[in-house]
Amino acid sequence: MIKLVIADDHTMFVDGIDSILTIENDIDVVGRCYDGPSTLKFLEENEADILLLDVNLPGMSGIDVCKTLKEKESPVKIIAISMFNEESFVTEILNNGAQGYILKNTGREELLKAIRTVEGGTSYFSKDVTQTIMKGLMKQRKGSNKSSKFFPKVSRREKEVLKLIIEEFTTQEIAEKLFISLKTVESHRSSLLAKLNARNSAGLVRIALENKVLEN
Amino acid sequence: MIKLVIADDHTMFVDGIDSILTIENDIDVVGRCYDGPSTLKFLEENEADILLLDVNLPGMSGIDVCKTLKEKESPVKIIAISMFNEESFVTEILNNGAQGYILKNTGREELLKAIRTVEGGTSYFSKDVTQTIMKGLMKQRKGSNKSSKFFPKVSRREKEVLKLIIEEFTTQEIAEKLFISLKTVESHRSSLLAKLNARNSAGLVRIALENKVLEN
DNA sequence: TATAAAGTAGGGGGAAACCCCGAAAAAACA
DNA sequence: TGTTTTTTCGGGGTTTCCCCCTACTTTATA
Repeated sequence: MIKLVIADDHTMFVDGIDSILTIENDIDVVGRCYDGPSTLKFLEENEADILLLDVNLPGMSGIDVCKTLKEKESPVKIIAISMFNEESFVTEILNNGAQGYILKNTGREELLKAIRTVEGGTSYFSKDVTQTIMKGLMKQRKGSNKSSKFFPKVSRREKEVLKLIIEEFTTQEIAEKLFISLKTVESHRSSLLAKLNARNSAGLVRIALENKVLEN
Repeated sequence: MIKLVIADDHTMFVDGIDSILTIENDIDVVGRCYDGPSTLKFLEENEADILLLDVNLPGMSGIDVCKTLKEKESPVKIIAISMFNEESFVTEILNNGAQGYILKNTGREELLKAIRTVEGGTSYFSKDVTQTIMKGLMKQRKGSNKSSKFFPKVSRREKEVLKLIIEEFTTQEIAEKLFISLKTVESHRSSLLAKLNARNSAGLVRIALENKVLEN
């Protein structure tokens, strides 16, 4: 018998899943939680095999719940559920110990398959999710498929300038903020334009945001 | 016997509702639809009393579905379902002939109550939704004190210009592309700066991308 | 149909951005 | 240590952007 806990802030959704699963003979829904903290509390006080965990829980997110459970070395296996096939969500929750990730637009059959697969010790992902993960991995490998846009490294100072450009400061203002000359800032600007292959500051901002240059 | 149709793009959700409702003796789930057009088609070819309609259907939104059904004088009673207690959603779909509006975080009991109430000819709204509607009405009386929260609307032409700015085209180039004068483009530029509350094109790009102005 | 909003366009001006050139410390790296 | 990269800064120039103003036409909307 698989002891299962559902954690999702949408009661109707929880009831729906509950209704789907209680028909199954090998699955027992032992808990229903509607937010992060109560999920943690429940799992401390009760045994469970599988946690169906909504990624986008309000307050304490599903990712935080996942992290906390792993820190406590909880034996529960986690299947993340989400509305969104968002790369950031997928990678983050998988890095925090979730065994599966399924979308809310997957059907009853796939849900059951996911639960039994994860219970058996294997990871399970929706097809769409697998593609998303692959896409993310491709990106990390320095755009091997992207021909024209190889990405040169942006220096520390250039990042500082870039950040302020994105925040709408003028060259003069940036110079004052960083206690350097206007000319120096202009120099960094043109380096940025060259490195990011942009024509103007609009492009600088777009490329920086699209490629998350300021992160890391 | 209440003949009910569910329209939601999230299969798991549809299955859940289905599972909840088929236990009830007086409710018969006669249709399951996963997008707008197929919902309309189904209702043309089949009889139904109640339509549980997701507001945020992809492609053709629930609001459009509602509008179309009312134009065709379909006798089906519509209960809107949504993740969000968003005033704009609520008022718009109610103005288009929905009899009820419930949130996905309401439980099984309330769902059943909503269905039976609406079937009986009375409107039904979740408590939270009622509050939202009231709040909206209050706002209308006071008039325009909505400044920071709601996004100013960007016109069709402004969006075209904005798109080209983000693509790094200069004002001159944009004028040539759109077959309009340089001065006209400048005019749109300054409208954009004012509307999006930006200081320069860098800010324009950032705000546009962060708020997904060009989507929709 | 009146009013509002959007789209069009111009004149003129100042500020900012962008581009060319060069160059010298400072820091990082091998 | 020597080499490379980064960071710093200048002169002088063109282009683009941003701002003020006005004003007419077209298109929604009340």
